[in-house]
Amino acid sequence: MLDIKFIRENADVVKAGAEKKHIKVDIDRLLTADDERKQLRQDIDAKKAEQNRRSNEIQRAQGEERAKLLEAMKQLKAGMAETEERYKVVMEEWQKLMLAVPNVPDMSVPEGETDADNKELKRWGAPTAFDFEPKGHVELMTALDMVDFERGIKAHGFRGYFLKNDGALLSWAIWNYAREFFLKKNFNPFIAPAIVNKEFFYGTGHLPGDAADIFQTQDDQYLAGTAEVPMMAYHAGEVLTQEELPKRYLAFSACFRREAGSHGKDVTGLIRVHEFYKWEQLVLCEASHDESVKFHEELNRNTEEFIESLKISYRQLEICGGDLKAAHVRSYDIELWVPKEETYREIASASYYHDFQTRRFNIRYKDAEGKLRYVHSLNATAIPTPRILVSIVENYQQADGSIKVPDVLVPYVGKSHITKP
RNA sequence: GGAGAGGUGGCAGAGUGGUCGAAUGCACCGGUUUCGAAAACCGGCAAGGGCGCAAGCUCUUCGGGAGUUCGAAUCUCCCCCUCUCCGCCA
Repeated sequence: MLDIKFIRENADVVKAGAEKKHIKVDIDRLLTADDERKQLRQDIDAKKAEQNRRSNEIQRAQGEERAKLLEAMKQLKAGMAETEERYKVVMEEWQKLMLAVPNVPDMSVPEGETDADNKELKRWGAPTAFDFEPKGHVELMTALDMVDFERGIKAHGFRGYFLKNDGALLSWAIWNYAREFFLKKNFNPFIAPAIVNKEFFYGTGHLPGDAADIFQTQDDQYLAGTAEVPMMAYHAGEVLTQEELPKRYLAFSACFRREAGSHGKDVTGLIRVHEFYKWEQLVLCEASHDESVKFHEELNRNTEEFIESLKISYRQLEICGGDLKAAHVRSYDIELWVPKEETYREIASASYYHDFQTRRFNIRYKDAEGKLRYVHSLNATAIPTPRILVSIVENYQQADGSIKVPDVLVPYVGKSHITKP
């Protein structure tokens, strides 16, 4: 949510931003609705003031005078009802339009329409070289009895999976290693709920846009596809002190995604599943663009360092306008090398929002002057499982079909190679 | 699932139809005192919107929504949430 005042004063900037994101929103219509809203509000306020004034008179009046005042009041109120009805209608449209206005992308965000236009900022390491034909993770992991897709589909349905044996152990090893690695970066650890009240999905910007991609319960709660949702809800409606900022949270949660609209994509394997787990980095900081930028770089760098420690080649992408989510100011993706597909696949994403989210969540702090301001929010993937397993097993596969355990994970897995049981 | 209690400012907590946006305490800010600090004392202190250069005026908000009333934190109805006890349960 942008500030309506900001939209009024910077309509051109907001329009250009929406255009860059290829999002259609009628700013002119919003401004007209806002004019109308203000006019009606003033009208109602004036009448209300009159009503309040007369009400006080009635209190003191006696007998005939009182009866006269009551009669006059009836007429005043009749005149108000119509205006209030109209105000309601206008407000409804106003709110709908306000929710549709995307955040303004940073100047540095490149133009582009789809993810194909994302700009590569850097590449680390080289794709793993094999002196044999590398296998895909489905084949590898199935052969090593680390995963069971058939029974996963039997139990869960499409995109179902069981991680088992070394597949389960490897997942736990990654979680434990990630926990230790990221907590050295000065975060407060959290385990966050995945079932979250519907209203908070509007706050993160997942609703109303992505409704089809979210599982929901019969109690009007939704299953979060990322801990970003519960973690933002954590401080919703609160007033923080400047001293307690920045808040640095490392949250672990189950994540649920319906993947509606991607039915044809990645139909097998662990790349795209309905249910997964993720360590997520979150920051709430004071309302300063420089702070946001600083933390954005830092959170992204944390993930890069983690992946570098696993010694798997990655590349960093700058998300282009057309691929940038409505709520984002700027976003980086990190993609990991997947040998079987001979390409880099997304593993993590780091974004900042300025006060776009916190305005909706109503998370504020008192600044040095005692003024209430909306905090800035950021979030970034630390590491998701099981998707990360894809790159680990494929990059570390050996000619004999076994998998070498990355050095940093050996203490957590308890062995250096995963072989046939 | 059953029964009961309750949701009020940053926090705690009074207020049950009329200058109540709301007593009081804590926290916070300013001042007096002090070498400085603490304590004490004095004063200030809800948020959001509109009009205005400003001073100021004004509207809204006491969990959410609807209603009764000239007037609602206060009465009625619906919903949500929290707590306690009982039941069930990993």
